[in-house]
Amino acid sequence: MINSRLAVSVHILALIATHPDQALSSDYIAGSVNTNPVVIRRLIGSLRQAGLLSTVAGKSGATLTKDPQDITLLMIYRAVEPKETLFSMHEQPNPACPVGRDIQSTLNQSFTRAQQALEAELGSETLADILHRLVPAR
Amino acid sequence: MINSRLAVSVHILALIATHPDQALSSDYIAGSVNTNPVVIRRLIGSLRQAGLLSTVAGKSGATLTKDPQDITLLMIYRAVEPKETLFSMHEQPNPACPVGRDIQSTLNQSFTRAQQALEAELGSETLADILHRLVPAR
DNA sequence: TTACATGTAATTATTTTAGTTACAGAATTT
DNA sequence: AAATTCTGTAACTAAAATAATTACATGTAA
Repeated sequence: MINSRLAVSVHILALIATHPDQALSSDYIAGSVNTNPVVIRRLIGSLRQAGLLSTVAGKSGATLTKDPQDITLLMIYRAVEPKETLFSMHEQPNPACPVGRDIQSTLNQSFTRAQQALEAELGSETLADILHRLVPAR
Repeated sequence: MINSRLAVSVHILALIATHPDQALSSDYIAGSVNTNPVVIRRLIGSLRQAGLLSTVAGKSGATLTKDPQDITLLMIYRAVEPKETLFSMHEQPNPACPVGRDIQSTLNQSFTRAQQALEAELGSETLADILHRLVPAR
């Protein structure tokens, strides 16, 4: 199961996008997400590093640096997910066994394709789509 | 990151498929995978429950109950992955916040689509495909 | 300067995953 | 039939990943 960082990050970005004129503090956001403010600050740090938003140290509030329709779920996912590969594999299968010798490269092809399918889907949806579904009256 | 149970399970099934006339013990398979035999027996238990292979208690060896071209990676994945949803979400977002109130159902739609894309890809590849790539001379 | 924020390191707690021990019971061997 | 070897499974331990928390240096602003 994939961690909840994408979910929380979308939540954060949706809050920022729907409150363009308010400076939301990490405490406030944490209250909506229902977690610790530090968790929020860390994710915001990753989102900033990825160029999705900007902040001023010591000052509450964050600003999106792109239009919601230009921020895909894939960008968000990549911003907060350090691992490149989606599927784990067992380490050091027995090289003396014909199956063990080649299983990793073989699986790697399948896993890469599956991951690409997932990422293509995430890449086709934007924060704007989320906002539209979140707030129908818009 | 997704656990390595699919990887190990494909390894197990590939071993069984490539040794149709040999009764492979969990000890032998564990030697090729490089893990503990109990890990293998547990996965084989799940694969049996899913109807992908059959075994006889106390007797070494397992037999595939379907042709490799009729066993998809999705079947294997579902056999050994108890969780239905791929992405986790944060629990109990604040219902007093308009974003918190609707974020789960909104994300659920996106996550479901992404998961379906992944599963469609896993469903399009079979154990036979794996075997062909594993043992080119076949 | 006081109050309140962020950014981040360090620590702790929780959950998930994998590995191990232990053993009852089935199958096989001698 | 006794000894051996294996599976199936529960129980436990270890390791890794994830999330939560504490602590505090530093920036902002009234």
